[in-house]
Amino acid sequence: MGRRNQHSREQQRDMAIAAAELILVREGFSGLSMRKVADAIGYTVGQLYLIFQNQDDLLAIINERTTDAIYGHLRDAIEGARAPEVRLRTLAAAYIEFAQQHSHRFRMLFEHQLPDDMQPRASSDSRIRRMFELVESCVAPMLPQATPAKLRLNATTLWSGVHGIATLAVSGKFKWAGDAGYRRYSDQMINTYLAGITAR
Amino acid sequence: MGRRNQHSREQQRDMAIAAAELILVREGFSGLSMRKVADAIGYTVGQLYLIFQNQDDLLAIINERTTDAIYGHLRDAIEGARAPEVRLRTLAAAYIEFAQQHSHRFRMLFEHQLPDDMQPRASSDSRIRRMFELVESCVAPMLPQATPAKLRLNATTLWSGVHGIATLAVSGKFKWAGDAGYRRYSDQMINTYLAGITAR
DNA sequence: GGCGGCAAATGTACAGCGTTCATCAAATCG
DNA sequence: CGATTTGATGAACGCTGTACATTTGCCGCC
Repeated sequence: MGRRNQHSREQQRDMAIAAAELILVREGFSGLSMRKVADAIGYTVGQLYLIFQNQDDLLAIINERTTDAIYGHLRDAIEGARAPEVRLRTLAAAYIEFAQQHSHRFRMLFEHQLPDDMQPRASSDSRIRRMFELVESCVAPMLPQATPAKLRLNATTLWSGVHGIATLAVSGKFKWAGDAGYRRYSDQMINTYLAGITAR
Repeated sequence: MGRRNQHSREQQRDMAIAAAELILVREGFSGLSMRKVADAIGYTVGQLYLIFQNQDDLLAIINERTTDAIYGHLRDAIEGARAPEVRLRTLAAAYIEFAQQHSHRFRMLFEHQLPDDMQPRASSDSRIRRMFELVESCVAPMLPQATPAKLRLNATTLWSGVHGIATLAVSGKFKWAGDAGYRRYSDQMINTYLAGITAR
């Protein structure tokens, strides 16, 4: 059949993204294919290529949404906390919690790489910046009289550490914590690092 | 043709592994296929399945070798260093250096996951343990009178942090450091974390 | 020495993948 | 109503992992 106009192009886009995210959650990165997405929304594969440039394009869009989801999750988590140390511990715990609860989305965010001949989407950089600025804003009260460069260095380093815990928690390579005892490690990271900062 | 006996099964295995690692280094995880490996060693695809259980089996073997390579690289790096802090900084820098110089191998080590119905190879756990024990042995002098549990907690947390930096350095998602300035972050991580430890 | 049997290696086949494109059907315009 | 544009399709190409029937070579036995 030709045009049915049952769904606008925008609607098709939204449907495809939603379907793709569902498949991603259920079957993981490697189980997500263009054909499955097309089937799920009742269109053919070819149509997907009139909506998205290619598969990498679709994956990049999903990754942007994951970044937003993480940001929202972090913002919500620290809403109630006032004390800087508590805010940071909460922030770290929320990040790791997200990684565990949405492991497939989290993994794809960091495992998928655009081919060299494809430039990243316009807004993707600023979204990541925004997340790091959230961290900086929580670290800032701990370093009242630090230069912006020092603040940046500390926030980036500390958050890389938290990210490392999240990564290992989700990689499945290490069963060190056995169960969901990652909170111990994130607390240990935050507490010790902050102690190291204030001990100067 | 049937048997040529030109290469023993062991030889074929070694050739296949070497060829696969070469392809991995050159083309990355997604560019590594059984057919390319078979072509590279002058055999057919079917023959590979008489040597390896399946592709996951081959990838798991390569990942074991990568783990060994990391361990060797770390051991060599700290050979000259005596002071605990220096040893730890060197260790961290060596880890990140490996990740950058062998990014494809490093990435596959953490991105590849065995399917649920496949049990991990016997020795894979102990190899990872060995690497963490190396870290513990460097942290130990900093915590003379800590319980083994405390020591373990600190070594794991600290190393997760270093791993996070390596992961981000290789992910290509963040160009924060721009060039190869990751040493700043690993030094910052080690220095601050150690300062936090001794400040108790 | 010829021959049967065994083992090694091959080639083919299948289902699924990303991607492209000629083709067709439906809606809009003259 | 007929022509044109446009939405959507389905087939095709080359690639992937994996399985398996088939063929090829070697070794021991009569």
